[in-house]
Amino acid sequence: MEGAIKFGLWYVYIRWDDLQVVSRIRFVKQAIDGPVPSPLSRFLAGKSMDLSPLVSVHMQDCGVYGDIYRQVVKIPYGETKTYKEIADLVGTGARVVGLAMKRNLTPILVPCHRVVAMNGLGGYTPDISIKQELLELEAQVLKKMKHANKNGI
DNA sequence: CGTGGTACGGTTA
DNA sequence: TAACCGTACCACG
Repeated sequence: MEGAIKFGLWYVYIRWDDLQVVSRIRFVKQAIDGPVPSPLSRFLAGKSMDLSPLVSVHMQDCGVYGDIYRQVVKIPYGETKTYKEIADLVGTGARVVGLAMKRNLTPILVPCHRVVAMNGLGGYTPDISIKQELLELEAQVLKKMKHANKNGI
């Protein structure tokens, strides 16, 4: 199944199967007709911090890239780690982590927007502003949640 | 095959 | 500051 949903100036295209395995997520300029899993639409609307039961195809990758992706999905909502931190966990170099992020077939689900450079944001394909928007969205949601907790909800 | 290029970071001069 | 290097992988010749 496949479809797309609007997010800012872009559409988020997603293709997945009946076992909730996602084989592709991509940022596109044009709308694409079709359904989108509700965990994704809720996430992008800031109504959920959780994308389960969706699973990325990358989770079954073997080799260094698989190790990298499995570390990246562990980064908590709203937090970031540097390329080097991930590299050290896996036992490789920061540059390899950057390349793995570039080749990530399922951004958002493997939250590569939470992986930043030591001295700045790092990169993002196709547009760095998407990375900023995703991080801002997560910061906003956390902020609202804190506010709700303070009021005893 | 070799080579050059990456969404990085550390080491040197 | 700038030039180089490691690391994993791929596109290209």
